[in-house]
Amino acid sequence: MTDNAPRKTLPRLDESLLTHMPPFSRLERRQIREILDQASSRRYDAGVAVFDEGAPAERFFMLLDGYIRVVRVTATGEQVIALHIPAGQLFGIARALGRDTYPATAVTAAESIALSWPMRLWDEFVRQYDGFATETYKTVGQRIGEMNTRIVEMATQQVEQRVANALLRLINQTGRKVPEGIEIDFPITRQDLSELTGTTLHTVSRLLSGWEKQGLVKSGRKRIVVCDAHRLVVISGAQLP
DNA sequence: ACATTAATTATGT
DNA sequence: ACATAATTAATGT
Repeated sequence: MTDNAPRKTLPRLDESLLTHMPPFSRLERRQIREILDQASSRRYDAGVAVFDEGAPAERFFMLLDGYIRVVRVTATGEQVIALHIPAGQLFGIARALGRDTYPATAVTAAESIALSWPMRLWDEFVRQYDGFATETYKTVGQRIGEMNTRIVEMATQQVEQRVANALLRLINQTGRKVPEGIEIDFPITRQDLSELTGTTLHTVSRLLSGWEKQGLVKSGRKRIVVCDAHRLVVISGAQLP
């Protein structure tokens, strides 16, 4: 149930929105102005699809606030979470991958705000904005790298190490400091974690309960705090040569 | 070593 | 009060 209601840009977007985002950080003020004038801004509730896998890639997006979950669905209907995207990154950039349809579904993991532009502007951006191409390909490379290591993990490690690794990545990318440790900055269920690690929510629940008793993590409904990242690293099977 | 099934309890609107 | 999340035990491959 995607909401496709047409959305006009109500307030003038402030230039400071983009000046510190890597793909735009090298640009002049007037260039940022140009870019913003062509953008639409939109707010999304948590858990809604921004676009769907296989749909024609009509727009590309910059996440201003919130988190995006990149999700694929298998032939049997099970969801697989590929990765999470934090604010400040581009997404839905099918064009950068030489595609004209979106390769995966993008779901908001929390309430989010994103700018978007028609995909026809992609080549123009790449051509005339200094640093845009290099910066975006850098993040594309990082994402491919992450998925790559996850594939290796799936094939080599067992479940306990995989969820440990998933947790470590999550607190690295989207961690927020709280008194008890580092909390994952968006609501995340055991189901979500299981879809990230290729296991069941039951196994994840058991693992988290066990770790909680050892004071390693602290978790509640839809929230997980990592207290001792060190011991998690040990469990994750950090390569000792 | 892990999934599946099922039954039970907790938690948020 | 109701739906959604989480836990826990038992059984299966």
